Amino acid sequence: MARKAGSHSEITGPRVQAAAVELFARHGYAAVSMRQIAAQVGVQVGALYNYTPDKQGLLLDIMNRHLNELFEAWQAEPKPDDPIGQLEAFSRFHVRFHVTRPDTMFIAQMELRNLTPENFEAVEGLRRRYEGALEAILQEGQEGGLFRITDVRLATMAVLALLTGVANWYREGGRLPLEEVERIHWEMVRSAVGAGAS
Amino acid sequence: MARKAGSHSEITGPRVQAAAVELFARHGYAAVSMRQIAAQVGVQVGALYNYTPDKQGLLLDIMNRHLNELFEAWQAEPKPDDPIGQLEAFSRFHVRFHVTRPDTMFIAQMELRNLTPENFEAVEGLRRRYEGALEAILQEGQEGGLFRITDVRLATMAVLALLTGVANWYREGGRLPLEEVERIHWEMVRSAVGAGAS
DNA sequence: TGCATATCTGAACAAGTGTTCATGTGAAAG
DNA sequence: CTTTCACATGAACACTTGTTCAGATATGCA
Repeated sequence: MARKAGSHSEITGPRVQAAAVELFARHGYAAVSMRQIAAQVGVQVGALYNYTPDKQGLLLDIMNRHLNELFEAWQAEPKPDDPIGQLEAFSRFHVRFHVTRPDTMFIAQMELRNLTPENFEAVEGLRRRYEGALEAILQEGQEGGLFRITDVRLATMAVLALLTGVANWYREGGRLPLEEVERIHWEMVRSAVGAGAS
Repeated sequence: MARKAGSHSEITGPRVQAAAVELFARHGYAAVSMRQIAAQVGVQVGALYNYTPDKQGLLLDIMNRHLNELFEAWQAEPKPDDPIGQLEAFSRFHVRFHVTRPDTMFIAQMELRNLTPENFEAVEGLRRRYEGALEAILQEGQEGGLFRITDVRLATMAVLALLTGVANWYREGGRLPLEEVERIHWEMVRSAVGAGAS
């Protein structure tokens, strides 16, 4: 097929996405206008509609991409066989992933309620699939007597909350290096689920 | 002074606040219009301005009230002398408070970026004061050799994230009674900071 | 060179935004 | 009963919203 005539879309398309991510993350979906996005790209409003059917489409794309990348990156992650090792891998991965993508992570966390019901359903499914990966680790470790967890479901939510919280304050080049932040979070998670030192 | 002539404000005022809380929590500050709030109260838009100088004032009031009530309720809470007991008191208090006020808690967490800079400064100050209360407990327990914390600042954020997360899924009349939810969270916090069983 | 067409502009649309204010209304005070 | 004024109405203000589209532009191909 090759490139079509007069095509800029492979340049402008990503820039539209990037502008949407930055502005949605900073001001929130509802507070950002299509005109602001267009201005950030350096284009008129109408041009945006070559790259998205509507404003909602921008948000849906961002969320879908974020959650798919999250899940696929986790699947690609090298994982030990034992639940403790897996939990360490998960903890470190989750911290690292979110710290390096604060914008899309923020959007995925905050803008769920701005999705239309059917879009919400789809995105929520992706989120739960990832959550399920953690829950399975905790479940297996609990059954194998490696963890001391009172309630696996609740522990899943708590661990996720603890790990996700890091994105709210971590800044690159801050007081602590990423490796240290990873390690400390893993230590806290390990303690919280009652796993002995590795 | 007594009540003034033709006064409904002591009825309508709180209803405006309540409507704002409910709608902001459900749809987000930026997505809610003054007309929606007025409709929920059963009044015309203009009437709202008898109770707030502007839309921003509604948000500021909600946040100020939430954070002041949070801090004052914590101060009024009975607290043991030892850091471990204090951390348990804090954990249980924080869970209980947020689970019983999911709406204002949600707003206080999500809508910080919709405050004007000077309002943000004020509200952020209140938030930090509360955060400081937890940090002081962790610091004291760490210095007394009761906790095993690698980094007090990071641990403060992590504990707060873990405990605040509960409001995102807990529903009254759900699978677990509140007392159980409190207890499990306290156990996880205790483990995470390396405090022995009480 | 000129054709085809992907991409962008610029203007327009109807609807919705926060806020203001002259006017109306009804309950309490005298 | 009359006066007073807190409170509410309803319309208007200037502006912004998401979206559409006819027409201009500019790029790659023949």
